Amino acid sequence: MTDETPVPTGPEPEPPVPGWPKESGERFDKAKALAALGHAVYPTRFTRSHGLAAIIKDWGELTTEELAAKAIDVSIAGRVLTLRSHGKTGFATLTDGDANLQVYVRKDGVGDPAFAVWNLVDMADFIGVSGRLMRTKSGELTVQATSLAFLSKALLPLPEKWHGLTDVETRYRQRYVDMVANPEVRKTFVARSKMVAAIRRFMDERGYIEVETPMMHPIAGGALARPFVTHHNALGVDLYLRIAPELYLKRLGVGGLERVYEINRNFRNEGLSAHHNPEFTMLEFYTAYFDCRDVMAITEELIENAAIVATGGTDITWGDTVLSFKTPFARIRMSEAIANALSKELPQPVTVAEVEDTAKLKAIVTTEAFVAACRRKGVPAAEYRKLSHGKTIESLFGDFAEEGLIQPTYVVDYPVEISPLAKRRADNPEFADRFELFMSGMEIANGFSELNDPLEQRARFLDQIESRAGGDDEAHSMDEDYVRALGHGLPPTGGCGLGIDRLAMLLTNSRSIRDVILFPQMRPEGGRRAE
RNA sequence: GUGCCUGUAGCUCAAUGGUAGAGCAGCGGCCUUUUAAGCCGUUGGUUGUGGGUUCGAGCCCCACCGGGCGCACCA
Repeated sequence: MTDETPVPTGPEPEPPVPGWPKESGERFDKAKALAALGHAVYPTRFTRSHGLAAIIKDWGELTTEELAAKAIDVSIAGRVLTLRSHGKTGFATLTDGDANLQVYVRKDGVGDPAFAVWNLVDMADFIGVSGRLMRTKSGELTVQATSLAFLSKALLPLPEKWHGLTDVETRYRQRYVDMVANPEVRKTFVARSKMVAAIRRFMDERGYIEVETPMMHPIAGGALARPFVTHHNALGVDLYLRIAPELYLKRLGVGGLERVYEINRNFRNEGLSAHHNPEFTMLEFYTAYFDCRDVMAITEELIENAAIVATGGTDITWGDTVLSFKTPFARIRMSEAIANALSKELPQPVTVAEVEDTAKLKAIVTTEAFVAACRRKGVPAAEYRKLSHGKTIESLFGDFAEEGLIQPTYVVDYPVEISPLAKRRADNPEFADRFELFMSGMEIANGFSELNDPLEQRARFLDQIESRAGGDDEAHSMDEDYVRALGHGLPPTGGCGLGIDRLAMLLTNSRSIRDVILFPQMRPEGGRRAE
């Protein structure tokens, strides 16, 4: 400070909540001034005549003269996005989420008491305006206010209007701010909702009934994944958040529900990435008397339909490329996808027969050329020496083939070893009658002819338990009740699980799963709790 | 869990190891058709946290707390 006389100022406004920015103090003072004028700062209701989108749709094309002649009176409400004050007049742009509309307030139009309220309005506040539709000199459709209602105070300021909110951490943690500051975020979640609604409609129309099965499981089954553990006090037992609803949905098949689906959350205790959130939404559906191929047919039809509803077509923009969701999707055997991918990496072409032969495949993964290929990919080649044939195929597919499946592609014929709940192929018992659907290198769906032989299922569980004993903590546990259910007879059934979040990513051109989950998992603010 | 990057005003961003700044927002003033309103004036900082090096740290070093991307695990 210099030794000049300081400008006298009033008492500094105090933020109403410790830690809030100084501006919240200014806004709180205005709220108090509003109350002093006899207005509720948080009134209960306001009657709108129209939504903003409806006004623009019905009258947005009318000329200045037509609007004047028709004398259309409306009552609108919304959040103040921008504010331009001119002394005895002012303009504000309101938004109601669907659309924006300008309002024009004149002191001689609303009267002195209402204009005093106007002078206490900040950006981000909610107001209601009644008045007549007009067009300004510059041609913008505007409501010229005859009355003004204060509807809700925003004590905190929104991000500035030019750059909006870009800090990704704040965007995910404070999604409410993100959605106001970045309108396209709202569009993404509206599109996701349309997609899910389209899927429900699709299933309902085909005679499927929607069911809800337990989220807390005594045994975490139906997928190969690590679960979250929780505890029930009264029962005195640990429970697992479900990793998949599969085994419960198939119990319903035993009970006589021939077509069921569930759209709900699964929880897997694994790392986070652009493609993984610990809780994620899956569609699972089961159809009596369907096999794997029937399930593939209905799955691609469902996805094509969802794309049309959510985006208007089957050509989906995905970054620099266009994905075609037009059915039928490409199909490739898993061994063939591996043979193709390996042939590009190795000096000698690899055949499907070689991939499917235990000894020959083992020989390939121990060659110098293969080790070199692994090094190029950053994959530990030594791991391959320890793997069984089925696990080798699984790893080769993941390491070499998967990333190349950009257009929607069904991969079929999975090793039985990695498919403990799927039926064997009748013509080749080494392989399960199973498919997975890949798009843009991501797994989107997984389905198969359900294993319904209780004794083979029990044997498969026992194999899994052996793997678990061998250190595979994602292997399946024994579920005796599920075996008992199968013991009562499950009709031939085809099932499918489809990742809703990932499909939403593709249909909204979102690079990260966090952009299609409203509140993605983050570390708690303030850091990890002390142990 | 690991490698690289990153954290500065409410928001978006500057600042060779040498006085922490700008735009918007805010506050005061003028303004009855503006629209990134304008013009004049002006407040605002524990530079994520804690240590260290240095005459001097937003900048260099260490640890920690968050976040992003890649890898691992997985869908």
